[in-house]
Amino acid sequence: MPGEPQSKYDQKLLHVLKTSSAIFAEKGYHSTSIRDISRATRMSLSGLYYYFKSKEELLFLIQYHCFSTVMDDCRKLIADVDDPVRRLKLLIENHLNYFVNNMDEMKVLSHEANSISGEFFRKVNAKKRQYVDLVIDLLTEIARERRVKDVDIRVAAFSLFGMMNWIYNWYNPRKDVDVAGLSQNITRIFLSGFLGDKSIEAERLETGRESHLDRAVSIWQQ
Amino acid sequence: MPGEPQSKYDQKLLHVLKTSSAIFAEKGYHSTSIRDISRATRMSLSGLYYYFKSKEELLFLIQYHCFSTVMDDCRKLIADVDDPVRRLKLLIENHLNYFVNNMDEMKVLSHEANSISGEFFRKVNAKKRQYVDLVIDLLTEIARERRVKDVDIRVAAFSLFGMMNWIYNWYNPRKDVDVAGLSQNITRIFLSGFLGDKSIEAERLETGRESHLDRAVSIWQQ
DNA sequence: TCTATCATCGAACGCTTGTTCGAAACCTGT
DNA sequence: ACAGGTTTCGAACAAGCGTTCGATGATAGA
Repeated sequence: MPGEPQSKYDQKLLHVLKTSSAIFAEKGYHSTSIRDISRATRMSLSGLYYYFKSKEELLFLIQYHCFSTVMDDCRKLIADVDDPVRRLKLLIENHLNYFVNNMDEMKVLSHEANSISGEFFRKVNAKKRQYVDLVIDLLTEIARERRVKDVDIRVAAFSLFGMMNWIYNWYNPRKDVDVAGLSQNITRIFLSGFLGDKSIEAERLETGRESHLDRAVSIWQQ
Repeated sequence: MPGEPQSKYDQKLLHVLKTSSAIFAEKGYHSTSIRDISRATRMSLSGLYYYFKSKEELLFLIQYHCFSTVMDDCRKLIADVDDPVRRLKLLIENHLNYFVNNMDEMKVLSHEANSISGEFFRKVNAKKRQYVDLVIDLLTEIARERRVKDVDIRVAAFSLFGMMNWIYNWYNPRKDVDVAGLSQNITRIFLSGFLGDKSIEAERLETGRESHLDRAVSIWQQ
């Protein structure tokens, strides 16, 4: 969907999307008013509605466009790679690279996932499911190939997404390691964690005393 | 702070907090009106304001109370354990156990972190920083003890938080593995990932070609 | 230059929101 | 049965919200 030189209309729409993303990322979708966006884009309230039919559609446009780009880039990147481990590494690299370079949009994608509903929600979720399934398939293949045992694939997949998508909560490009380092660290932690170090496996069960598990039932449980 | 039999007032306050948490978790803080809470608790609008001074204070009370409990439980659990690896395992176990048993509150804690401001924000963040520092200290100690190299401690720490805190986005107690299994999986992935499997380390650098890193710069970057 | 389409705007509407206030109702110890 | 504090409530307010509408300006092909 993305690409091509773009008309005047497309350019301005993208400008609106980018500006809105920045405000959504900072204040959150629901705390951002169309008037905030109007002020930032220097357009009138009604002028904005020429580019989207509702505030929710604006959020959808941001999310859908953002997600499409990540997935298209990813597909291109792994197209002619066979080794599933390498495919996964490239996926992680691409995801984090895009995340860091488009922090606002990705934050909006990650954090406002439940702020859309109806048909909008369905469309974004369809894309999301494709992406999740891609990772699950990769992990399944890797697990078979390398004889990984005792790991729930679904837990592993979402652990990886957790590691990657959480970064908008803490990552500071000026203080922290750069994108390459970030990819390297996360890939190393997840991948050698998933494949498993046998020396760790040995001591894993020592801690499994069930007694702790019921300790932390809190005041909330009345 | 938690504990003790509690007065009538305290009980009702907790009931208000718990009910509000459930609605916040489902619809989000900003999309929830005091009228929603009024309906769910069967109290009047003004009746609610006897228990909190503002909507934001209500959110603060939920977050602060929730966080205090997690940390207190954690402290008790690791109080008389020396081995830093075991301390970390217990921390993970406690965190996930509490998360799964109090999904609503923990979702509100994780997802609405930026919905409070001012003094409220400062107070919650002070607690948060204590908790983060605890994990960072543990990881530092483990890294020294086991001679872990080439891992950024900050990245590792927040990767772990990402894995743990992301679960509200996908975990379904009825479909997925139970809490014990969840802890086991996440502990295994993170810990053996952090400690590192040397056989993985060998092939790590193969993928590091920089050429990919600039590929995914998207349309957003105009 | 005329015209049709594209792009923008000011002003307003109807609705929901968080919060307040003074008065009632309830409870408890005397 | 009374008094005092605790708890609850109905009704209202002001402010902000997303959205619409008809009209205006800009642009470009005939």
